[in-house]
This record gives sequence, structure tokens and C-alpha cells, in this order.
Amino acid sequence: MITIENTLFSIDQICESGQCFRLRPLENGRYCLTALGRYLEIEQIDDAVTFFCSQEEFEEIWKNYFDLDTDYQSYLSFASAGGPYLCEAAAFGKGIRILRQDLWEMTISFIISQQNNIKRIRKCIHTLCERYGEKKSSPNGTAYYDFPTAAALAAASEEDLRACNLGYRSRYIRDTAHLVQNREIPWDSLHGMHYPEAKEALMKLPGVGTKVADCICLFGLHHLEAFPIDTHIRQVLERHYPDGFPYESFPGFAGILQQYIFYYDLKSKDA
DNA sequence: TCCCAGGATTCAT
DNA sequence: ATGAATCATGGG
Repeated sequence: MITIENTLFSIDQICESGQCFRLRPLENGRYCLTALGRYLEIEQIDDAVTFFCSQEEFEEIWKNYFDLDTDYQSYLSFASAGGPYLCEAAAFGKGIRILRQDLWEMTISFIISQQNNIKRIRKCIHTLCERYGEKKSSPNGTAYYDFPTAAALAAASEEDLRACNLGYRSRYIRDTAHLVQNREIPWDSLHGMHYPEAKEALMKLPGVGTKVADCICLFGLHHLEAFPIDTHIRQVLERHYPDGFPYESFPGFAGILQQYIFYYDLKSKDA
């Protein structure tokens, strides 16, 4: 295990910000995460964050996954350019980070997210992993499931997927899996593309429109300029930025501010 | 019973 | 180029 000190890291805020659906709290106060084919437990006490893995695994995998080499204070300092509302939002969620998650997992996860709520999105993804992901065991013996591969989902029928309570999104997922599996989309090239062309390519996938493509770009390709506009963000923009959001004040990283806003709006409503 | 949830697609005008 | 209807499922 390895412990770091970081005032701008909150595993709870990251979990609750709705960007990572397979990060969840355990009974004992820790959090567990299944990602990149691995299982990880995390514990945070104030600014001290403990990763229950070897130092090598932390350095090679999780340090990058949690974007720990990035100085988020420099992003937070821009919040004032968005007025008092953005200042409040940024102060409220200053422990949030944009994780560097897997592209395929983000694609399927955010196809599922459409017209859906976060609790049920988590449940759908969990079911999908249980039924179509490879079962593994962590070093300490905890069983977990990988996120299903494109091949595994392409092999499923639409009826099988509907049995996972995915609803009308079942066909989107099946067809998307087929497109990727059959190389009908330049999948491996996506990582090398800039934001506009990556977004355009992703929108060729069934079930991927403007908003979902932006989420995939932000969380799966780490394009920080992607600014997903969902129902929450749309309402905030209408209410607090009637003359337009000052995107130009956050060149190349408006997506980070989007996450502060999303989390702030989400948490201000669940009382 | 109706409405909403990190929308996208299709079809109408 | 906009706008309404439709798409499953579960929770309030």
C-alpha cells in the first residue's frame, strides 16, 4: 500500500461526481474500484489517501488513472472568470479530478447513461459486467468482474442484453459492439485524434449523440475541452448564464469546470 | 398516475 | 433546420 497527501483529492467527490460508475464505497469506509482489468481499494482520512496496492502498481497504473500528476489548483484558480456561481461550484467540488478511464468502457457506460439516473446506470453496468465480463480474483481474494470486451458484447443477442434491464439501449450497445468488433470504425485511431474529429467519429456509433460523445471524449480520451451539456448543465446555463457561458475563459479545459458545476448542481438537489 | 433520470433517433413540418 | 413522438426501466 502507498499513502499520498493531497488537499485537492476527494475519493468521495470523485465517486459522487458520476464519472466513474464502478467506484463505490464499502461498508468499512474504504472505496473499491474495478478498472483496467484490476481491483483496487482506497481509503481517505482527511488529506491522506491510501491506495491498497504495491508501489509499482501505483506508479504505473493508478497515479495516471487518477490524474495525480496534474495540478488542479491551477484550474481552480480560473473559476472566478465564471462569476460567483462557478466560484461556489469549484470550491464545493475542489477534490474532483477527471479520471483517465478506458475508452470502450466509457463508450458503453455513457450509452447506458442516456435518459437514465446514476443509481440505475450503476446497476445496469454491474449486471453487464457480471454476465459478460471475465471473472477474476484480486491478490487478497476478492472476486470481481472485468468490464466486458467488445467481442463479448457483440456475441450477445439483443434479447440477452434486454435481460440486463438496459431497455431500448440494448440495440445501441449490441450494434456498437459489432461496429467496433468488425473494425467498421477507426477505433484504434481515436486516441490519436484531436477533440473535434474524435467526437465526430464517436457520433457515428448508434446511441452516441452530442452529449454522450462529449462524455466519452472527456472521460475516455481526456479531452478536457469537451463540455457535456445534459439536463443539469442546461438548467444551470439558463439560470446562471443567460448571456452565454464564458468558454473562452477556459481555453482547452472547460470540461473540468463542467464537472464542478455538474457535481454542485447534483448535490444541491439531493437533500 | 404522472414525471423524471448525465438523450438519441426518427419522422413530421 | 427545428419540433414532437418514441424509446425501457425504476423511483419519487
